[in-house]
Amino acid sequence: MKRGTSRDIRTANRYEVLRQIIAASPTSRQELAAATGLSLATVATLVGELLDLRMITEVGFEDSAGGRPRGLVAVNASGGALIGVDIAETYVRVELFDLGLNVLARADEDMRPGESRPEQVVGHVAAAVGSVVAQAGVEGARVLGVGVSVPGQVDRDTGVSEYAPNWDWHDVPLLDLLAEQIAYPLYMDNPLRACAVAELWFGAARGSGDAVVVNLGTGVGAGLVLGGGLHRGVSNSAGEWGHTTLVLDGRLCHCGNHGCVETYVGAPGIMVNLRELAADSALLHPEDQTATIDALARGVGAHDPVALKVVRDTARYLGAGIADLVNLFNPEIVVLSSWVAATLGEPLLHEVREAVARHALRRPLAATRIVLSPIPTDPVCLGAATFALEGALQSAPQKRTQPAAKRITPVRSRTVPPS
Amino acid sequence: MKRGTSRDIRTANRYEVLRQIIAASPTSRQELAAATGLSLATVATLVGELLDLRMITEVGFEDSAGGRPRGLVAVNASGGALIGVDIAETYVRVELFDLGLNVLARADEDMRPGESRPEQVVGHVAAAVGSVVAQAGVEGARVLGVGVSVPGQVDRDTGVSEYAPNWDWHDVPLLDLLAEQIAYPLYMDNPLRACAVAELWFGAARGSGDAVVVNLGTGVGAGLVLGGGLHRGVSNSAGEWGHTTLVLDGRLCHCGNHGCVETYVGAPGIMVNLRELAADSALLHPEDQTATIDALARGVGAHDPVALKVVRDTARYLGAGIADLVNLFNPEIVVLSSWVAATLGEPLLHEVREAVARHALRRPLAATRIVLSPIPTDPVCLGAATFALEGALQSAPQKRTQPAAKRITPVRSRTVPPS
DNA sequence: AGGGGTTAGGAAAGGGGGTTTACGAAGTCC
DNA sequence: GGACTTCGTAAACCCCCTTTCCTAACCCCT
Repeated sequence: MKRGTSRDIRTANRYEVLRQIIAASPTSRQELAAATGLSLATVATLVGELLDLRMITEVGFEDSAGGRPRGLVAVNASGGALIGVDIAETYVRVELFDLGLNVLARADEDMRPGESRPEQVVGHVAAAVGSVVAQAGVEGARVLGVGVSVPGQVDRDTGVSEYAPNWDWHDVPLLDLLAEQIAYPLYMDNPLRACAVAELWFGAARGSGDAVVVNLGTGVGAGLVLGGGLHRGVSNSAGEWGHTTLVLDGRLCHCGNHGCVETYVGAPGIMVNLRELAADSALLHPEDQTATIDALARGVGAHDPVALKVVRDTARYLGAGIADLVNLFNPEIVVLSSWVAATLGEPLLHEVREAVARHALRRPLAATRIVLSPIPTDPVCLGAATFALEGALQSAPQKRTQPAAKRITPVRSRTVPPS
Repeated sequence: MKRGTSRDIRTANRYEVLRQIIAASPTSRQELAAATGLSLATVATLVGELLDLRMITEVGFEDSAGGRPRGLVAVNASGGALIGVDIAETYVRVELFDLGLNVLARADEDMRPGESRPEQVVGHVAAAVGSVVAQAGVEGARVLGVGVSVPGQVDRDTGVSEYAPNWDWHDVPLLDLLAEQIAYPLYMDNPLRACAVAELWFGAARGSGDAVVVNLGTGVGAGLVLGGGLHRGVSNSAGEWGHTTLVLDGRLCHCGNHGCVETYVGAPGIMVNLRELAADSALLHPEDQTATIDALARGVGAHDPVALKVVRDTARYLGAGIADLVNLFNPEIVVLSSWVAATLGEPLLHEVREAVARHALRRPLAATRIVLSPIPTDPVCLGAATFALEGALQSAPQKRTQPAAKRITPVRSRTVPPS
C-alpha cells in the first residue's frame, strides 16, 4: 500500500495554485488564498516557487481598498511549451501549448490501416513533434515535456504499452522507443485519463473532490476523479467502463462479451442504434463514424424524427449507465467528454439528464451535476500535455532560489480595477 | 474540496499500526516497522501513544539474533470495550467487544413489523446496549464508544438518518435521540460501510490500497476502499451498487427501476431465481429468506441439481456485476461479505470466479483476487464497533504524556520463539 | 508635505509529521 | 569480563503549513 507523505501535500497544493492561476489569470495572492483555502504565507511561497520556475510572472497591481495594492500574477505563457500527443487508431495528433494552455501549433499524421508496428507509430509521433516545435519556433530548451496518450492498458511509470487492442500490441516499451528520437521529458498514459486530467485542471471538474469524466468517442470509458486526484487502481486500468454489462446477453461486443456499454453508446454503438431503427436512413454513413454522428447532430437540429429517436435511445442507454456511476461513486459532477458528446451536444445532454433521473437514486442524484465538457479543443491532447505539466511541477526544485541581492522592483505595467 | 493535512497522515499511521498489532498480536516494533513501511522511530512513537491509551500492553520479549531482545506488545483486550449496533429491518443486534475485537456479550431484540417509529427503535437499541454492558460487567468508563449501523442514507457527521427505505424515515436525528439514553460516544453509518470497514481492519482487505467489499444480504451494496480508506462520495452515499442496472428492462425492483443487481443476487433476488427455475421446489420457503438460503446451501452440499442451478444462475448475475466493478475500479481484492455470501460459501465463490473471468477484462482481472470474507462473526456489528474504535483513535491525545519519573521495567512475562 | 490609517506580503516563529543519526540498554559469545 | 550484536529512545533534521510580527506601499486628511 502506498503511503502518503507530506510532500504529496505540497505537490497537490502546487497543482491547485497553478490551476487557479491558469483559470483566473491575472490574479492576486489574496484571491488565490481565498480560492484554495490555503494561508497567505503558503500561497506566497508557492507563488514564489512558480515565479522562480518562470511559469508565472508579476504583471502589475490591483487597487486594494485603501491600502497597499495587491500584486498580480499571471501565467507566463511564453515561459515554456508543453506538447500533447494523441495516438489514435487512425491518426496521430500532436499539439504544442504555451503555459496558458493555448494551442500554438498542431500536426496531424494519418496512419493507414496497415501501419501498426510500434516503430511506424513512433516515427509518426517523432515527425509530428518535430513539426510542432519548428512551427511554433520555440527553442528545445523551453519544451517542458511531452505527454503521450496511447489507447489501452498503460504502465505509466515504465512507459510500456501493456496492451493496445486496436493494434494487438503487447508490452511495447513505447516510451523507450520514443526517447530515442525525442529529447524532451516524456510522460505517458491513456486517453481516458488524459481527458479526466484535462477536465480536472481546466474543465468542469476543477475543484471537485469527486468527479466522473465520461468519455464518449469511438471507445467509451470513465475517468474517475476521487478525492481530488485521478483514481488509477492497482494496475493503472481503472475506469474501464466501456465493457461494463448494461444489458445481460445483449449485443455482442468486440471484447467477446455481450451487452457492454460500449456497444450502445460509443460511436459504433450509436451507429448500430441507428441501423436498428432505420437501416436505410440517409443519416447513416456505414464506413464513417464522424460523418454519421455529424449527420445525426444536424438531423436533431432539423427535428428529424429518426435522429431524435436515435439520440433518445442512446441517451436511454447512456443514462442507465451514468446512473450506475452516480449511485456507485456519488460524485459531485459528471462530465460528458470526447467528440461524440461534443458533436451531439445539448440535445444529448438533455435526454441523458432525464434518463439518469429515471434510473439513479434520489439522494446521490440530487448531489450530482451532469454537464458537457467546456473544453473547446481536443481534450486528449490537452490532457496529455497536462501530464507533462504535472511532471514539470513534480520535479520542481524544492527550495526557493536565493533571492537576488537586489530584487527588481516590479514596474507598474498595468492596473486592473477591483472586482 | 477537502484538503489533506499532515495530521491525516498521523491518523492513518495510527490506524495502520493498531490494525497490524490486532492482526498479529503479540508483535515487536521491528515487525511493525517492516509491515507498515514506517521507520522504527515513528513506530516507536505510535506504539508509545497506544501504550499510553492503554489500548496495548507490553507482554514480554522475543529473542533476537544475538542482541537485545525485542519487546513485544499485544492488544490490551481489557483496556476498553467497543459496542457495535446493527439496526436491521426486523431486529436490532448489539455486540460488545474487547479491544481484541472478541465478542464479550450480545443482545438481540426483535422488532415487529409495526415497530418502525424512531423512538421505538431507539428504545430497543438503548435496552440492548444496557444489556451487553451489564452482561459483560464492564464499567461504563471503559466503553470507548458505540458504533451504530442503520440502513439507508446516513449523514455520519450529524448522525441523521436521511432516508431509511424500510421504514420510510426521512431526516431522523437518530444519533441525537440515542444520545439522550446512551452516555457513550456515538458514531453512525450504514451497514455497507460497516462491512467495508470491518474488512479493511480485520478481514481480507487489510493492507489493500484498493478493495471492493461486496455485500450480499437482504440488500446488496459495495463498500469501496480506495487508496487505503473508505470512499464516501460527496454526500456519503457512495457504494449503492444494488441499484445498478444489470439487465436493462429486467426484473422490477422495489426502487422503481428494472433490472437492478439487487433483484438478482440479494436474498430476495435469489428466491426469485429459484422460483423461476422451480416454483414448487422444496427448497423455497416463501416467507423466510434465511431458511431458503440455508436450504439452498444444504442442497448444493447434497448435489441437488436445482440448488446447483440456482447458485450457478445467481453467480452468473453476480459475476457480471462484479466484473463491472473489477473493470471500473481495478481493485486488488474483491471480498464477498454478509450472510448470503457466508451461507452459500465456497460453491458460490467458485461459480462467481468463473463468471467474473468470463466477463472482466484480462488485465484488471489478473490483478484482482476474489475471496469470501474471513470474518467469522456478524460483520456489521464488528464494523460498527470499528467506527467507535476509529473515533477513539482520532480523538487520541496528540502528545505523549510526560513519562513517569521512573519507568516500570517490564517483567519478562512470556517469551515467543523468533519466527 | 507630513502624519495616520489600511492593506499587502515577507520573514520568523511555532506546531505537526516522518526520518536519520547517535547512543544507552540489554542481551550473546568467547 | 570484554567484544559484539541488536533494540529502542532521544535528539537533530527536513518538510509542510499556519500564525504572528513587521515592513512596504498606498490612501486620505490636515
